[in-house]
Amino acid sequence: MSWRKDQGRTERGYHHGNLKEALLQAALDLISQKGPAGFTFADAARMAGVSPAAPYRHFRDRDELLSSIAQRGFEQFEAALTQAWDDGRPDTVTAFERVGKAYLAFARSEPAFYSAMFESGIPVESNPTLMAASERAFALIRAAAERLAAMAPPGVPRPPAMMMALHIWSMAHGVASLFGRGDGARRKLPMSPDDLLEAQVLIYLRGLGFPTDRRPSDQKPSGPPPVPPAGGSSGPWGTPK
Amino acid sequence: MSWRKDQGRTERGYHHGNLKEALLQAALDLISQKGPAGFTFADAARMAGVSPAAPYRHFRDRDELLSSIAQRGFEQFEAALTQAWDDGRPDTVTAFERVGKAYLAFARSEPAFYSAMFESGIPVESNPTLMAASERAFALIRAAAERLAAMAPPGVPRPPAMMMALHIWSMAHGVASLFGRGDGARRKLPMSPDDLLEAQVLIYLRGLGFPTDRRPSDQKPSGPPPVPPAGGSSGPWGTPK
DNA sequence: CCACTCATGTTAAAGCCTTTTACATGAGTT
DNA sequence: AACTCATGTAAAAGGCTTTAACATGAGTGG
Repeated sequence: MSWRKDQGRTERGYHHGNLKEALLQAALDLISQKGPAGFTFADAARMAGVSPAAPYRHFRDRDELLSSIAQRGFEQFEAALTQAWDDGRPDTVTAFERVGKAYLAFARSEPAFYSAMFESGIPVESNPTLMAASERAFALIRAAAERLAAMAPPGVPRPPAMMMALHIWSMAHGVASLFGRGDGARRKLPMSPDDLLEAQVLIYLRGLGFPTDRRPSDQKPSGPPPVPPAGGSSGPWGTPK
Repeated sequence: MSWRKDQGRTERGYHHGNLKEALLQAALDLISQKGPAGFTFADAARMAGVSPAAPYRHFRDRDELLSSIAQRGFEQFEAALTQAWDDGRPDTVTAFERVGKAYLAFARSEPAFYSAMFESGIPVESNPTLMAASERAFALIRAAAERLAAMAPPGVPRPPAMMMALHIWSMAHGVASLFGRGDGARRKLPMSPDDLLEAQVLIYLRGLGFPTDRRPSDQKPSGPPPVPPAGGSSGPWGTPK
């Protein structure tokens, strides 16, 4: 194990040595199990093997711990989106859809972070650091939207890039909130959240004048078609009669 | 006041007479003030003027009260959407956008209901009645999507109506969750949530082949243009250079 | 009209959580 | 070696949840 101050010391004296980290980790575990409301300060302390009062040496109160988790969540979130975006390689639309998938993947694989970030009820404005982390995450989406806007076909009316970014964020967040959680606590779907979001973004992009078929310089490696056919079978969903 | 069993009796004996209702109302008030996590059973009891144990005569536990509120929320939600839809009058697209506005209006004007319905962490499957109410609300959206799908221009590929309904729901829920709350606990926006959603739906519909300009038989009474211009000024958002 | 019953309240108590206060420990510094 | 200060602990106050035993009184049948 490497979670002690001096690696290799399994003994634990009066001082924990890494309590702050241990508490954050414990809280993450608890939140992913029982939701942000179900997690208690005392539980986290117990899990870390310290007294119920010990956490107060590292966090003003329960909310501050939650806030810290949300902040870290936004940081990891930003990292995940940035990696997915990969500066728009190999092409803007491909990268863009990868970001959408990364958004859902984050919500699914890190439900604790996601809950803390969006559903814990802590106001983002309360903590400037938290707010900044959140801003950076959104900035990535916004930058991607900017690139998308720049390459949008001329002649088709479109909103400001900022609004496009908010649209994309809303779609991803809507799908993630309603259907995209690891826990079964949400609604069942006749399709995967990924397919749902991809189809939605595709339609949205088409509404902005992007070509309806797949990217021309497409090197998409594999995978099933993004959307199950409706009834007919021309185009991604089939053409209605 | 009319919240007693026999109207006009301000005296209150041993029995409250309408405790269940009083508790639900108190919980609503508390949730709208402090969020679903901040509300306590004891507070509601105090607000209703009864002992902390009294609520247990009407609700198995705190979660069941929350669940009841969510259920009522879905019922009122469905009523609001149904009224907005007005069976597709005067035309499908107009009615459809009215539903979107009604969705946001509900989230804004009834944050307590909305929180209980979507953010309280109670699993919808836990209560069949709750689930049914939720299904009915979604059925309205689904029916509207069905009508929309039926009148979509032929030749343009589109997903099944079910998927369209889920798209619409995701958009509305995403905007409402991220930006559309009465409390200031959310992010600030350079535009109104209503405008944001309307523009988004418009682009989505255009992606499905619906005409880009306003409805032909339009009798929209008044109001500002749905979306602030980008830079140019042809069409709703202006055309990029 | 009177007893009976049962839904609906109350009181009391156990158990848990949060948060504060006073005290203990021991790692790093001088 | 003594000091100091960050980081733990113990204890206690106060609140919430939930249960159990008891109280009240509205409705009901004789």
